[in-house]
Amino acid sequence: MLIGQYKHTIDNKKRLALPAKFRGELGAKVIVTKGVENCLVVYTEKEWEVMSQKLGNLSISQTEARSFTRHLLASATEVELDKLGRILVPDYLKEYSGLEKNVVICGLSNRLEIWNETKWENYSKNAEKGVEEIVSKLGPLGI
Amino acid sequence: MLIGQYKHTIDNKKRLALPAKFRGELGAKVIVTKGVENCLVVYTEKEWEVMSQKLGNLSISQTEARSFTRHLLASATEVELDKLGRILVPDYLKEYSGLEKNVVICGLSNRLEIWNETKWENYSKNAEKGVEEIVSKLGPLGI
DNA sequence: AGGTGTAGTGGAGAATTGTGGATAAAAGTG
DNA sequence: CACTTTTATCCACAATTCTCCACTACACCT
Repeated sequence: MLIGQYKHTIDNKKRLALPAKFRGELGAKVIVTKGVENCLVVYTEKEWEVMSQKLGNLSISQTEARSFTRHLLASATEVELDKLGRILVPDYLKEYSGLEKNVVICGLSNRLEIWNETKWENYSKNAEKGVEEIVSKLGPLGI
Repeated sequence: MLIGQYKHTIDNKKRLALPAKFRGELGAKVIVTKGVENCLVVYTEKEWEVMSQKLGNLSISQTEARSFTRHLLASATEVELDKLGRILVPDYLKEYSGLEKNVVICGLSNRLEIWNETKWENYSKNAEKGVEEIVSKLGPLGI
């Protein structure tokens, strides 16, 4: 189960260490692509299969679906983890997501997300407000 | 059945001993995440399964649902109990809940809650006042 | 009351993780 | 073809984390 959040840094060679806790599940090779809200998404090879299957099933006649698929597929890249569990973040992904030295890596059960640290802080601060609201409607975590 | 409240301390290595009474039910691994009113919540693996299942059913295409699941999953963390039944509280959770040295652990039947001691005192003091009111509302429900 | 056992707290050494740098290979350029 | 620049692999350090063990206090039992 990929959950939790970790603060890591991208060094000046664009290398980013993935949290050690996740490495077992991730395997030696992962797929990195653009996500929503300007973050990056990391899938295991297996999860990527599932995702791309689903994308393939979207009706390509719909312009929206098409642009979404293009967004994900065209910007996806396979990256190998080096011996120390680091990945290399390509320039175009780094640029897209505005990643600087400090990033946050979030486990989201079937995937990881990589955020610029300050962006994540802003986002989660806002999200927190909404969550309290939703939770209070759903009942204290009984959902 | 997880009931009762206990005062424990977090040492300077962020370790927190869970009450011995609960250990049998909790197992060797638990999930800790953010709760309402700035407390932390501890689930057994089993209870967490149920939770995350429900979360998985939410559509990720909707912004609200997305931010909700992201918030809950990213804030959660799997932690193993050490040989003495202690868990490690990650920085971001410690910060969120304002936990200092002294904390209160409450059993809430299917989950635990962890509170900053003084926050708990204030909260339960206020809650006490409201109890009479609530009870009178529950009366007609046969409770 | 005294002894025994369990629970909670604290600390020290060992192992792992994250980060940075150095060296070797590859690719692009004049 | 030589040279520069980029990319990849390898190694080393430092800091954090983990594991194990010791101590104290309270509670229970005889």
